[in-house]
Amino acid sequence: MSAADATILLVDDHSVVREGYRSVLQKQPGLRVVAEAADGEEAYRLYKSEAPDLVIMDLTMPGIGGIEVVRRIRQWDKTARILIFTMHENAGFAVQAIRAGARGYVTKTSPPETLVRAVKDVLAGKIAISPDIDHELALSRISGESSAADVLTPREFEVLRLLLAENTTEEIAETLHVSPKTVANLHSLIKDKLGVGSDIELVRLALRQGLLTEV
Amino acid sequence: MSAADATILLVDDHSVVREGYRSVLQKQPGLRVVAEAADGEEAYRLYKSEAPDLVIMDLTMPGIGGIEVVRRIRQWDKTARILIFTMHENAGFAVQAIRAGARGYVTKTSPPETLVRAVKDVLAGKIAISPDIDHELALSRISGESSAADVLTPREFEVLRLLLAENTTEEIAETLHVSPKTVANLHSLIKDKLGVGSDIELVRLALRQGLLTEV
DNA sequence: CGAATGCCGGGAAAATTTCACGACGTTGCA
DNA sequence: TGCAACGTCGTGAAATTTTCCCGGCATTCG
Repeated sequence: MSAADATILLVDDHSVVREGYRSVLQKQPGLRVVAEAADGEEAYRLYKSEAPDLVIMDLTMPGIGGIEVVRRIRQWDKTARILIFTMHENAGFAVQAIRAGARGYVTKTSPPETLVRAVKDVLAGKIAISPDIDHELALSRISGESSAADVLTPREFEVLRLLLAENTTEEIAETLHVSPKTVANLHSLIKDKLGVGSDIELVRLALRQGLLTEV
Repeated sequence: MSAADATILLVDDHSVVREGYRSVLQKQPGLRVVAEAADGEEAYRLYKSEAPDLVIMDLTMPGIGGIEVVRRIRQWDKTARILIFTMHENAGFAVQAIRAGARGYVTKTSPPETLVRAVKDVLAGKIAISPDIDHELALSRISGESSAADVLTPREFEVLRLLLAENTTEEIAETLHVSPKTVANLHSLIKDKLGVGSDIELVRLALRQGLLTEV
């Protein structure tokens, strides 16, 4: 409990889970949990008031999602250290999180040691990724499954987003001020680029890649 | 720690989460955690060897899912008391779990008191459901969203399952030994019955209703 | 200045979705 | 028993969507 302890902000909407983090981290000397938040807004607010050395945060939360919180915090403080700790064993989420400015990504299936290791690594300035996600990323390279964010042009990506949001072709056309025909063409092109044959596969690919969070 | 303590088996694939349960439950007199499992197989095996008074279990786990574990345990021991404790704030999952034989359904967003309350209720022979799920269930009645399991005939449900499993119309036709035309007709009828206009909406409805667990 | 790429949409063929209809067997009930 | 209701399967034809090929336009880059 010395003044030199690294201060930590815990963010998770499940109180029992925060209890778990806390229990694991307490056993480590040099770490001190100074605040907890149950949603994104609160996390952002607490970051500004507490200025912790490290944020450990879940991705799926009520209100604004984890990725967005990462962005906001990093915008407020370019040096913020944020470690994502989540259930999603999903390379797509990890890529998004790191790109948004997170410094680590650890899955909840990992043993406590992995979390502790990652906390120390991030505090030491390293980027920490749990082994299962490293493996996932390797697999996704090998399997050649196209990453939507990579192979699609901005316009195509936008259409995909709107499609997944349960809009009809006509609604999307109106939103984008183009002809329904163009949307249909893009829809077809998107499926082609992503290598899926049906809309059902398209949704499932989007789920795997973390493009679809809330149902 | 008296011999009369109620014995508990914890099942969750996230070790840090188990740590959280444990921490909360330890504070309650009369409860004793006697075993922990990280997946369904292990849970079933431990239930048989330990015969705990109560199982607290997550739904999403590697290998066999929580619902299936409930079924197996209840088949082995008709009086088994199983409390589902999960992140899914989803009435569909709750209905499935209770129908499979679970005695309670509590979401992880619930405060620790709710979990403790539910544990006691289930041990007392009651059915425990957390308030948010009660509310969800009420809403689903009001909104009139059709429950796939209710409005679909067995055959239709089977086709839906196969569609969601990323089969093409032809593959399904072959599997069921009917003409592709019939599958197409059923596909159309299913969307009609469930009140969705596109396959994308169909998948999302299936997700909400817990018909699609793994991606 | 080409060449490549993204964006927009028309036209037409191909495929699918939808609707109307009939047949058959089973169930349930009066 | 009879018969009405329902689930299942399939056909055919119309309506719609998907897909493919095309051209035009703007921007970027070497």
